[in-house]
Amino acid sequence: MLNIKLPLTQAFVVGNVKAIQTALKAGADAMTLKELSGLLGLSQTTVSRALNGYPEVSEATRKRVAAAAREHGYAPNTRARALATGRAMAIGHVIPISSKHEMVNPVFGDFIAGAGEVYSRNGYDMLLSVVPDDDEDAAYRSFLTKRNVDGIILHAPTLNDPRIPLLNALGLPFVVHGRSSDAQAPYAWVDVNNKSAFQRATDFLLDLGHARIVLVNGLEHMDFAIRRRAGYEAALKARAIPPDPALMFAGEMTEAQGHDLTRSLLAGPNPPTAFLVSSMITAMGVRRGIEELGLTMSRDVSLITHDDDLSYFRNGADIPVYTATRSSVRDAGRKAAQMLIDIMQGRDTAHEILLEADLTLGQSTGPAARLKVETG
Amino acid sequence: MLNIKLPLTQAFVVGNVKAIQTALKAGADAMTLKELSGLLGLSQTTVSRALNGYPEVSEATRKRVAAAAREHGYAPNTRARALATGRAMAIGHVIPISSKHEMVNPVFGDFIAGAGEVYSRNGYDMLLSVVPDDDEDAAYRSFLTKRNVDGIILHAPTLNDPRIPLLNALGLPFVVHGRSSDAQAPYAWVDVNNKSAFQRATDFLLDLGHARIVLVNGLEHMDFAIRRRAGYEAALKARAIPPDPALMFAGEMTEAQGHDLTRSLLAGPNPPTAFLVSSMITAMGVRRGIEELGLTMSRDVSLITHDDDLSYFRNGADIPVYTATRSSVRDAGRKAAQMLIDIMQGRDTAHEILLEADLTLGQSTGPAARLKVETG
DNA sequence: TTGAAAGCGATACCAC
DNA sequence: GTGGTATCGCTTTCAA
Repeated sequence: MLNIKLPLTQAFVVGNVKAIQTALKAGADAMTLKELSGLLGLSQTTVSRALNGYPEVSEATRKRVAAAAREHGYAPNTRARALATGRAMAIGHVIPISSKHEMVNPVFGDFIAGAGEVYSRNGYDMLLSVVPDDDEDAAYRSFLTKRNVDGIILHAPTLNDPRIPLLNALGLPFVVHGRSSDAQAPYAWVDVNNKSAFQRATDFLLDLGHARIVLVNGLEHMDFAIRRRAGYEAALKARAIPPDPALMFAGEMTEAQGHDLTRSLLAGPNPPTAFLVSSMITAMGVRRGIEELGLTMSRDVSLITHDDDLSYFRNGADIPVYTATRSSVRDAGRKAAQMLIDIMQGRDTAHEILLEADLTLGQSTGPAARLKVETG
Repeated sequence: MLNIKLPLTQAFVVGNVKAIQTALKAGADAMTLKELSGLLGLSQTTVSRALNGYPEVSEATRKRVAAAAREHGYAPNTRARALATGRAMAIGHVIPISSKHEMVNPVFGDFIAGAGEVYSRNGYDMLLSVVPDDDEDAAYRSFLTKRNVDGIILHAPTLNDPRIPLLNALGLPFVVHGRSSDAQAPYAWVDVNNKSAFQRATDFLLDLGHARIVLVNGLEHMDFAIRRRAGYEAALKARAIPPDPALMFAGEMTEAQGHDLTRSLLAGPNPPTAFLVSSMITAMGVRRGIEELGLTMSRDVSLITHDDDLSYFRNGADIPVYTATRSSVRDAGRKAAQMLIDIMQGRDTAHEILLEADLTLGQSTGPAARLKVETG
């Protein structure tokens, strides 16, 4: 059990770590272009050109240079290169975190993973700024003035998000993860189809015979929340069911809120039989509320969650879980990153990508039984 | 409901966005030191010194310079500064993601959030590399040779992690998030006390009368998994209960694994009455398995989860949830970041921080009832 | 207290 | 095909 393989070291040795180590132990810093060219008896110009694949270098020299670079573990200094080229070869992400509850939306991890994949394939670094949502301007200002990124991915857009005209005016290329309704100017975005996802989910619950379906949504200045509510309402309207304000909630997406809401709704008169929840975290609270009342998930109450194209809930044998899978968030990250790179490099590409959620529908035990809940 | 405030724009205006916009619209790039000094009729040297708080600048000049900088939205170019000083003012995080299951451990978000907080307070940028775990060497190599970070936070250490001697040899300052048992040389780390957390959790379940407690652990080349198992075993040993290998599992921490394991264990002979789970994600699968069998959480089966100092499960009225809270992950991030900065800046600080998990014990309904499960 | 000038490590223009 | 050199924007000696 403790017989661990050490692939990392091996990989390094296969690479050029020994050379780097030797150099560092010799007290020297990492090798510079000047040193390398000195060693080769060539000019910096030629070495640089050889390494960067310029055509006017003879094949012989190129080979010689490449070999020497590998041997000595040479890699160009990013800072110097950035200064010389004017491109930072880095992309900034601003991750807003709520200052009200200490929590980071777990989907960011997946989105970032997808984006990171594309970045590293294209030689870009990823610069992260995690900032309290009441201090977000500082992060943008910093990116703008310090000029250490070539582009930005904008997360968690609100309705008519003020950052969009701002970034437009500043001329910093950006792609929005999500959309911003009522925006005045065009902008590039990658989004999942929140409306259709919630419409389908609501339809699904209605098909199962649910009549009183709770919508537990995010705060409605967030764009996604608006769209999700629209989907929910559209499904009801299609069956001529008037939306009941008593069943629609918008708030911070915390576990506690989901829990408290669920307990109070299930304990009240005319309890709902299903919950449609915007956030995985909130859904966990809903689930806990259901459990605490001694009810059985999917027999007594149904729960559907959808978290920005994410869920940890998988489709079970008889659990009506309906949700998108996490892999599609990662895909959104990849798509957004590629779009931004294309824009920055002046390629002509689609500036709008609407992803349908990668949905999974479970089999259900059927309509929820009428609940009888003892309060307390 | 649609009456949205626009604090961001305002904040920007309060800052110096207008100046930046004006400058950019004029076709100019962001202001440089040279331009600013030209405007002021001062040398670059003086302006630089004034801005960087050198003592030999007269108070009058300093004020004048500061005002002009603010007015014109000047901020030093990070790349140039990095090149000149030799410090990148950036810290790298390598986030390994499993190539087997498409999933990012959600705790990273919180750790990153805590670290990011400290970085921005200290003027550091955060550079993220999300890399498949079978290709991690590339990320380190890149950091090392490109020299675009001054230090590294090492995540997810294994037993006797080969990256530790490597980074030591390379002389790049680093702090490990977690520990690496059997490491040959000292290293700086911030870790939660996984052993005591799992020992306490097991104790708690034993106190409730549980005899057959399943341990659902992560892969045991990960250091944390070893320590968690040690805690579990220590609690059993203290009551002279021999650990039952049939109840101990180590594997990829996926939802599906938790689910499948739970279903097969609960359907088998002599089913367990409690689960102690190393990962929130896996715990969700366990929960689903329990639900699918029509069992009621905490009455029929108890579940305790602990995910690297994190849980979304909160302490409920009668649910035996025992776990650390998410805020402590964030705190670990803060502590690790501060430690690294201190090390990089040559301050003398503790190089080892062991955090006790911020645990919450719930009230329980008591010992789990003996289960009768219909297979299928 | 201020300024001139030499780097930092690359790229890229212009000769040869 | 190859090399010299200005340049990117800043910090930092060294002089004044």
